[in-house]
Amino acid sequence: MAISKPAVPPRIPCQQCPLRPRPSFRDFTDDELDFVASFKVAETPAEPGMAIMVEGERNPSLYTVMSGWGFRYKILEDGRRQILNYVLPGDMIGLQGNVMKEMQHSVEALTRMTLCTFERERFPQLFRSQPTLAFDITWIAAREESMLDEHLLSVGRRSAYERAAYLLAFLDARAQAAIASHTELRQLPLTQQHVADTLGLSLVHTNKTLRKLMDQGLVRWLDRGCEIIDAAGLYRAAEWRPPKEGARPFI
Amino acid sequence: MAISKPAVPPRIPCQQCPLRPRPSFRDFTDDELDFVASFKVAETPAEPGMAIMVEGERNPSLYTVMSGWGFRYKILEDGRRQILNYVLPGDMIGLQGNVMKEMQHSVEALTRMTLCTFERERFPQLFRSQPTLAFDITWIAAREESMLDEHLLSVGRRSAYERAAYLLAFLDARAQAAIASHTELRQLPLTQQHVADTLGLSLVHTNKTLRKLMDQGLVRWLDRGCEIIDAAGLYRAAEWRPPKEGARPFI
DNA sequence: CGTTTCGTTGAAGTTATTCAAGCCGGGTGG
DNA sequence: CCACCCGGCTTGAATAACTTCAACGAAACG
Repeated sequence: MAISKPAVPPRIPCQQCPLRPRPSFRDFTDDELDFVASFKVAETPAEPGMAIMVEGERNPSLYTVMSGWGFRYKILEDGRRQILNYVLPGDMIGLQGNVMKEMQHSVEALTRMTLCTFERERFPQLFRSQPTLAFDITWIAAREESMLDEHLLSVGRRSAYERAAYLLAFLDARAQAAIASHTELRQLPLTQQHVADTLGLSLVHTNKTLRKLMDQGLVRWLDRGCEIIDAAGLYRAAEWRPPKEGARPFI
Repeated sequence: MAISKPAVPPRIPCQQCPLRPRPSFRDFTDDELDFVASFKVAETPAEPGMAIMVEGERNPSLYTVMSGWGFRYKILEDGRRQILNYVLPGDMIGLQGNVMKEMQHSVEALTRMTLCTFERERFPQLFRSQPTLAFDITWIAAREESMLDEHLLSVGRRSAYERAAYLLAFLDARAQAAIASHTELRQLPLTQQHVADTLGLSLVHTNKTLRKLMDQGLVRWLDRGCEIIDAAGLYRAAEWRPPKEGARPFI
């Protein structure tokens, strides 16, 4: 009698990836898709609050987010935490570990996530045999840098009110591009503590600042997240325009 | 009579690049060196205060710093400026422009600089024919990201005193690796305004904070820059350790 | 020898942090 | 069912950190 296997979650072949058809991602050739498919070794779920990657780790896995939200962060010895950026569907996690000796930041799941795991060992092969994918990796790294530049400007030079408006507008814009095909509810799955740790503010002050945004009718705070009511108003409050990116690659 | 040409600065062939022998840079194969040499089209000087790159620019040049200091920054409409990072010998400038449509930040020379200019059009060829160099480009982008992460942590979560100590320690460590073969004077060519715009603080508060570092005997302020007296003391004040990187690539 | 750039300082005012509660909804165990 | 607890949000008050304003000194420059 055949031994019944534990239920394996259905593994989606890259060729039928639900993300690819979305307008914000660039089309891949069959050859590229085949390589990516052969590069993928597993599909891993992650629960909210789970550590996906830990600072100091060596040879971490290389992932792409298929669904869900997460965030990258660093902490000082005494526990002060700075959230560096968020990861959304289509984003890579762990690229740094393939390039540096050890991870310089941690990653945690914000919602339930599904991650595509890739084979680290074949990473050099990607550079040898797939120059356009190699270029895409550079593209992805440059995009991350550009987001970090924007955050640094924000944390360094914007007022608390502008900063908060910027962050929510920025996340809304990313969510629109990466997730929402036809806009469902525009809501961001964060607590005010996450916002505080992203903006470099205390929780109390963050709360009072968000209240102002709510009083202006720009956002609403829900159970465990925030709903964007007036995205254009947020843009104005932050003196920010979302960069209009062309179709982006994702591995 | 022959028309006397303007003095052309001697152009250094990449094979005899004064930077390459330094211990912090990785060795290149002859093949790689030949490619880089053929990739280089000019050697450009830049004077202090000169704009090397401007936000919004399309198709900017691609450079590597051969000598001198510069910095990357962004400004808000009302003039508030945030310095994002500094560029030192061996660093690339303008990579973003080869990947995104337009530059998202500006770059300015801090001291007199010499820049090696590369041929943008051959950038795709680099990915096709030189996979290890392509990997190096990704390496460089990942290193920049890692520095930005560190800065964001600093600006978001460290106190003014820690931030200042961190910045000076960080720049000293980079200067040691990139410039000083046998430690000359460990001095950084910045004004207090630059420090303020990097830390996200006002000039006045920066001045008072730097004074504390001076009173502790950690640094000394000179004409138009700062001399590092006690690097280990700065590390301690910032709760920071310089990451020990292996030999790094540079194009 | 005036002008500009850079560093310095005191004082007043604003912004943000810390401390200390309290509220509300959901989940758990008695 | 209710009591309790816990995580997340909210609020007021005291304090600390940081900014702004205003001014001055000193070196560098043309």
